[in-house]
Amino acid sequence: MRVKEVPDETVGRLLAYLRTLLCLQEEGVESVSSQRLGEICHFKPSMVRKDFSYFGEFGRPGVGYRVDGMIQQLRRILNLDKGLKAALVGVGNVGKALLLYPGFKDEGFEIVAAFDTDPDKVGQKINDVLVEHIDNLQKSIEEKAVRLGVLAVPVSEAPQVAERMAAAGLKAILSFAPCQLSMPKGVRVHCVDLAMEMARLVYHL
Amino acid sequence: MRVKEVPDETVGRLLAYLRTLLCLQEEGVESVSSQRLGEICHFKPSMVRKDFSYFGEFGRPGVGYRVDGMIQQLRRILNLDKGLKAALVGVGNVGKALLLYPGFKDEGFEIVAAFDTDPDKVGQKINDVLVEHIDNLQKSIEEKAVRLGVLAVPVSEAPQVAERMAAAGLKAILSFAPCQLSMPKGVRVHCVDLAMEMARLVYHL
DNA sequence: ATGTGTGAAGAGCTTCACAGCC
DNA sequence: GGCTGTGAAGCTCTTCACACAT
Repeated sequence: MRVKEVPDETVGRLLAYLRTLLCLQEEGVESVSSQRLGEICHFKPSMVRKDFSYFGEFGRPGVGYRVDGMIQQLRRILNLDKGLKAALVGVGNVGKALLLYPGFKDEGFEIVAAFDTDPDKVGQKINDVLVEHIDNLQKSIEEKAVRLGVLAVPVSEAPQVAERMAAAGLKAILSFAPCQLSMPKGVRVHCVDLAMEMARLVYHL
Repeated sequence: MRVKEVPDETVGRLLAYLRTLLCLQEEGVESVSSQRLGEICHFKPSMVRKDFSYFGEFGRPGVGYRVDGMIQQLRRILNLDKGLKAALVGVGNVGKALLLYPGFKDEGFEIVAAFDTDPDKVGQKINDVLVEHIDNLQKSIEEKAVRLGVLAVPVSEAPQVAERMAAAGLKAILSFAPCQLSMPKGVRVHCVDLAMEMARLVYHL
């Protein structure tokens, strides 16, 4: 199913739909209409239908969308059905929290490797993941065929570390360092700045 | 300066500009053009000028924007010049990471109170903040005049806890629980779902 | 010459409204 | 009756282009 023009915002909403559908599944609901799904996620029904329509025809007129089937479709569309492996660099407070965060497995990720430079941390095991020295980065991610990276080091080190991650072959990096990172072509970066999220909230009084 | 129609996206970009300007300030740069600022943030120059123009005329033709002055203006626009106080509920891994996160102070926030129900945690001091029992929530935030909340408890407890936070008088809540929260009118919620941010990245291969 | 501020044009996203199906 | 899928309308955000300021 080749896609032409899917708005970026649609991707964000698909994730919201997925989360909601998983909730409904647990409650034993078998079908939802675009109306109901939109109500829960605070989107208009027409928005829900349009979002889905970019990828195919999943609904049944008069009935709605089957919860189980839609979950499967969304997982496929979002590449969440492949059990993607991620490597974490920086085992500070944020890094530790991520290693212990239960939400990743639920959505189809797994952090399979962790790296730091601090000798006190290297060799530790957190949540079954061994912390390795960052010099092992390239070798280790090649062995484990990891393509996804999570960057959780202080800002001062972030640009160099990010470069190493890209050089090691990671194709996408989720960064918690509040700064711009320049990456070679073909490597995608998404930055989550906690202070910025807070500030966004504050703007609206 | 009353604002008519400022796109939501503009607010996000203002935060990016601020971060970049702080960087430039440290390097000793005194002025930037919309061109240069846009380059660094990966926005078009016209976008930068339009964003600023919603709030006033801050630039000097032929010269650009004064870094110091623009930082001050952005802080004012974004309500980051008031030293806003925040209360954290949920001192798990994410909560601890937030208490120890240095980025907040830099952007004008401070977590001044923390709450949990776990007797092992209540009474602890983390980064000079005393962890109190959640039953103290209302009293404590009234005393300290806190209006901003951070929710970092497991999903299963999030809806009830959020309700208590709203009832206690918090006006805005930053939630790390990956679920919808229904709030009374006048209370704003912004949800940061770490797994979702990861998934957004994955969508683009 | 360099660079801002802004109305107008352009692009992209959302909503509507209705044909068609269960 | 209820609900989906979708072209077209409506709307919002972005980019352009140029008058004007230094």
